[in-house]
Amino acid sequence: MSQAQPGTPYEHTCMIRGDGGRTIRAVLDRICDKWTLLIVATLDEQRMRFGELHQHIPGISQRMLTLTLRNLTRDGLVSRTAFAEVPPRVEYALTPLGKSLIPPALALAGWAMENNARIMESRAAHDTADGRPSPPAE
Amino acid sequence: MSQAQPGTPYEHTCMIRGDGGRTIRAVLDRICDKWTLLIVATLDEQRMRFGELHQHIPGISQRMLTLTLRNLTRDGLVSRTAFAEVPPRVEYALTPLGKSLIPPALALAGWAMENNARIMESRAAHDTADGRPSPPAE
DNA sequence: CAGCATCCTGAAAGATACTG
DNA sequence: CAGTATCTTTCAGGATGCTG
Repeated sequence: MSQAQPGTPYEHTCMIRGDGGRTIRAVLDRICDKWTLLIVATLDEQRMRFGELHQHIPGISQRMLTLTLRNLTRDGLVSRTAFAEVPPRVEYALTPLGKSLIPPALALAGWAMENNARIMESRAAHDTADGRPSPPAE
Repeated sequence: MSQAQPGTPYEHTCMIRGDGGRTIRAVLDRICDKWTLLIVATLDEQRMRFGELHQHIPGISQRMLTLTLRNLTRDGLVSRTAFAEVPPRVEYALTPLGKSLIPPALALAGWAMENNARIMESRAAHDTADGRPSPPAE
């Protein structure tokens, strides 16, 4: 997708709107569930086995850990290595593809850190601005 | 959050895992719904009124446009200007805060463009790898 | 024109219990 | 240890019709 003229201020925004948003939605669908990014970030620090992940990620259920890992593996972001031992041992690690997701994810996280306060302010102001308490739409 | 030692390879990843993922989830919750990023990207190109947005964003319903815009406005990412005319006219535009979301969003979109093919490959390989057809987990 | 009010559905995800 | 198997709740989001 390089149909944007250089010099156009929005040469990049089209990357988002591009095909009606299908591409950006593809990523979002992949990383926006409740646990994926957390798992990826955790595995970025070191390869881990199932139980370790379960401990390192507070609040996740076995079920969701299983499901998310399976999808991540399927998409090639995470590698799964099962050792033929007893008791069983399975190790998960980020693949290069998985690691490549870290920088953009950090960009987002950085934005979150910097601007969350502002957003909460705006929200509070908007809500308390006399009138009714208008909690999140929908 | 600058509790990471410089030199640590993961000084940044902690930004994601940081507080148990609460911060990153805050952004995700904000931008990961089906329409937010699309609207933001569209408004980045030019301020628009309700109807225009509705046309520019294929597939969105009035309801979702209204709701998403309301949340965006509430969070201070989008400004809403109603003109006291008849027929009514309302214009939406990105605030500076809203504009600041564009770069990180682009980082993600870029990643999507670059790696989507690889992911689909991996997925296809994983699925057709003899055995059963294992569509997305869950 | 720019919305609001309702009804309805599928998919995400939590809780809980069981197994190779 | 590393998962499966069910059951249940929640709720984002679609469809449709009405209004200031």
